[in-house]
Amino acid sequence: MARPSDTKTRIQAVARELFMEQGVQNTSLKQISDRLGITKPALYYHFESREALVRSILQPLLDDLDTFTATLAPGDARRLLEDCFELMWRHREVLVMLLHDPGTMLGLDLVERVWEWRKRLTALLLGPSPSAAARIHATVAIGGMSDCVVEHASLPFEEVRAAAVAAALAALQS
Amino acid sequence: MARPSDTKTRIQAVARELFMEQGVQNTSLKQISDRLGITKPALYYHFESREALVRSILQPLLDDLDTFTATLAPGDARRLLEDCFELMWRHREVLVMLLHDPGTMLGLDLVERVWEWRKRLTALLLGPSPSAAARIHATVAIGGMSDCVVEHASLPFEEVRAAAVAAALAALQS
DNA sequence: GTCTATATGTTGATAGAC
DNA sequence: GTCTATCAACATATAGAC
Repeated sequence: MARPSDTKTRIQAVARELFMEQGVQNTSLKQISDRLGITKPALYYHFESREALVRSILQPLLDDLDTFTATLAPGDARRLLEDCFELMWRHREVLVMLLHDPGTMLGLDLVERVWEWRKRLTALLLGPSPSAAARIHATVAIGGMSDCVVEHASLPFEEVRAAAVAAALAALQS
Repeated sequence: MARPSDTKTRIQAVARELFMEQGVQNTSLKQISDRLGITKPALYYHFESREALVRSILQPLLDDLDTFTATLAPGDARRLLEDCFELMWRHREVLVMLLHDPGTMLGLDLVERVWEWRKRLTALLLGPSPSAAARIHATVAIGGMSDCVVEHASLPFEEVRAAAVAAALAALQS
């Protein structure tokens, strides 16, 4: 009652682990229940379906992405890239999952939302009708930062953000 | 005889298509045989197993990666990044597949080879004991270029290379 | 080279006892 | 809340006819 957690939360924790290790599509409910020491039907008591379990893990990113896209406002490039980095850092575990198999994004409307997010971010960074070269620079900047979030996840947040944003800014303005 | 191609090559072509569309793990032999208008057992006449088919498609990248790693030599950063970009561009179809589900890399020694490749490239770019910031800059540079290869695959090679290498170089030296 | 038919295992999901 | 037992649908793979 006071604690909505217990088995349900532990299921999500173990699912996150396995999804990060081997991808979402590649993880079966049996693997999850085995690692937890329970059986498959017990999972179905807590989640209506496999998709519901996956969705419950992805939901925080979906919500955050919507909020971010809605409140995106013009500003200098450094500030935009910093905000972008912070969003990705917050959800770096889920981003590892999704980066590792985007097949999961189909069926959810995640593809559209991510595309909308990057479209608006790029527009604010580059202006209305950017050249092909400018769009490529933006890809290096944003794509490079997202790699940092995954590759240097064990370093302190401040340190990674400072260096990643500086490099992204340089790429953008080259 | 003169033509080692025919069904075997067509199988590989269709498999590449489907692997790129929906990922490797997520594609069944039935889907491949259906799209080709043959039956599943016919596939087994040409390939010993599902894994043999997958491996035959990944092999060119594996070989190229080994050659590249072995012949890596010191040079200026621009030249190293250009060579790196060209390797990724050559294999961009396979890279899309692998980026989309790295689960495929397990079992093959692809993970080790890619890691070795990036390690040696980073060492040549940054020197023997780079700072954390420098390694983050290199991640933005290399990771950003690999995103370009996937995201701007429909633009002309020269155009993408010029802009991507320029941005990567700026990120590296920021 | 390609087929039909089948063996064998795994998946997501459900029924019903405790 | 968790179990045993089971389902239908799908996977990879093989045997053997043509």
